[in-house]
Amino acid sequence: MLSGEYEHTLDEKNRLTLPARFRPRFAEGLVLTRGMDNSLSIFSKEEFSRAIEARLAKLDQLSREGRLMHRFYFSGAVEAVPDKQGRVMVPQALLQSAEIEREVIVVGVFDHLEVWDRTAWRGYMKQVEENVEDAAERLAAQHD
Amino acid sequence: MLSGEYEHTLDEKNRLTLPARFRPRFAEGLVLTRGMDNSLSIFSKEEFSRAIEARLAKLDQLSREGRLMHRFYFSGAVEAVPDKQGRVMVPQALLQSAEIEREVIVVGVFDHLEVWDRTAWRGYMKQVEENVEDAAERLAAQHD
DNA sequence: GTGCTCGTACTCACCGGAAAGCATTTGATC
DNA sequence: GATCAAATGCTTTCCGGTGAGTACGAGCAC
Repeated sequence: MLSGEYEHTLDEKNRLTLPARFRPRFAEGLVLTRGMDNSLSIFSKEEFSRAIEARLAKLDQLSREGRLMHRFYFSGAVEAVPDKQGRVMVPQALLQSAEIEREVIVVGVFDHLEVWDRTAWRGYMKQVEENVEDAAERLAAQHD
Repeated sequence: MLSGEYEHTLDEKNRLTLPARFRPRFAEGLVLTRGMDNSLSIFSKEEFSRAIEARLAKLDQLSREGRLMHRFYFSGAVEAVPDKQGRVMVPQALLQSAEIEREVIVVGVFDHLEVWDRTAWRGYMKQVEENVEDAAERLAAQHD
């Protein structure tokens, strides 16, 4: 299970140092993709297949939205292997699409990591905290 | 079953000493998470899987609310093993989101512990005492 | 009331990881 | 082949996390 929040900074070569606790998990390689809500996502190869490829496979590429989702995820996907110091290069295009500056937050979200611009993350979490109790209430009401 | 109220203080490195009677239960490891109503929760790994992961698994991460709940719980979740003196590190981000200062109350709540800012807890308990009879009345009316 | 024991809180010292700067290698272009 | 740019690797410094030891206080027994 991936979890936690870690402040990191990109170096001037746009390299991201993975938090030390996550390195074993991604030592063999990882997939870096665009994510939702102006974030980037990091999956292991297996998790990417499971969480993204399998999910997208259910979407018909003949549909407008199916094509959209396929292009969104695959055009931005980069396979990479962290170097000996646990760093990965983040392509400029991904940084731009997530509006990420130098200061980022790396977040563990169960099956993947997310990379956020630090101020964007703070703003998002603020919203989340305002809404989470209502969301939880709705979940409780479903009781299935 | 976990119960009781214990006054504790965080040291200057933001470590929380678990009340001695709870240490055996969490000696193998625990999960510290954001909780509701400005509190923090402490689960054993198994209870966390049962209480949190299982519920979240039902939410599709393609939905806005699904992502929100995943990020809320996992970004705030830390797996930790108490040290020999029964202490665990509490990340700054969690303290901020629960608005906790140095002085806390550790509360046993059936299957987990909660950590509250001491004054916030006192205020909340006051409200609880005023409302518990009405809440009980409404629950009794549902009888399903 | 006195002394003992357990538990909490504090202090200090050490270790490891992050980040920045620098060095080296590789690859591309002319 | 030479020059430049980009990528990769190494090293040092600093800070935060971690551990151990100690002092203080409350509770209990004698």
